Amino acid sequence: MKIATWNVNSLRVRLPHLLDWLAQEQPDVVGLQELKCTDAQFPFAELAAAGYQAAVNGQKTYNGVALLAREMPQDVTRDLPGFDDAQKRVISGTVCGVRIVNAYVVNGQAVGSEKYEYKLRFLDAFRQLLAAEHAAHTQLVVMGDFNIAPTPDDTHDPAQWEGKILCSEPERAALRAITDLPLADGFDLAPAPEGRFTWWDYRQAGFRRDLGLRIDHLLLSPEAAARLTGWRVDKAPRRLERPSDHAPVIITLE
DNA sequence: ATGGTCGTTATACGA
Repeated sequence: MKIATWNVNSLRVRLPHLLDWLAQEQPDVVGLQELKCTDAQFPFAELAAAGYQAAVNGQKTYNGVALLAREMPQDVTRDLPGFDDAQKRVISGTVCGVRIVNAYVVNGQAVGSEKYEYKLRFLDAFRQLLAAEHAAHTQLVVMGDFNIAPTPDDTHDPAQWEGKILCSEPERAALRAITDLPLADGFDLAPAPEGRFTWWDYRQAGFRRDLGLRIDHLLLSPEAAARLTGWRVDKAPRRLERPSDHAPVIITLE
C-alpha cells in the first residue's frame, strides 16, 4: 500500500503536475494540502478520469485539504472537533482498513506572533483529535504539512533556523506530544533516504542550492508502523517548471 | 543589500 502527502500550493495551478505524478507513482492514498480552491472548484472529473475518488475540505484562496483514493474514503470527517476555526485544514477518512488523517498545520509566520499562538492552539486541538482517532483505530496514518522541522538535522542550516518559526522549541514540543501518543515518524523507521528535505523556499534559488527543511510528515500507529517498508521524498515534481514549493513524500506499507 | 518568489476572483498578504 502506497501512501503519499503533498502540499500542492494551488491545486488548479498544479493539476497537470498532479495528474502526471499519479500516473507515474500510482499511489493508493494521497493527502493534498493548500488546495486554495472551494469544493465547487475541485477537479473531481479530471481525477476520476485518472482513477481517483476524492473527499474534499476546500476553502477559497487559502488552505484546503483533500484525500484521494482508488475508492471513495469511508467515514470522512472534517476539521477539529471543539476547535472553532473557519480555516479548512483537516480531513480524515478510512481507506482499505487504514484510518487516514490529513492536515495542513498553521504556518505561524513568526515566533510570538498572533498566528504563532494560533498554531500552538491548533496543534493542541489536533493532538486531541489524534488521541481519539488513535483510540478508535489500530491502523492509523497521520500525514500532512506540519510546518515543523523536528530536529536541527531537518534544516539545511541549524545556525540560521534554530528557534525561528518552524524550528522553535514550543512547536517541536507540540509535535513530540503527538508522536508520544504514540505515532512513529515514518522517516525514523525506514532505511535512511538519499534526501530528507520536503520543502524549499521559492526565493534565493532555494531548491537549486538544496536550502530545504523536512516539514512534511507521515506518522504511524504501532500497528501501521509494523507494516512500514519505505519512506522517500519524490523530488521529481519539484524540478518541473512552475512547481509547488513542496515535494511529495511517499511511504509504503506491506 | 534588511531584499529575494510564488499564489490569489490579488493589487496586500500569506507562505
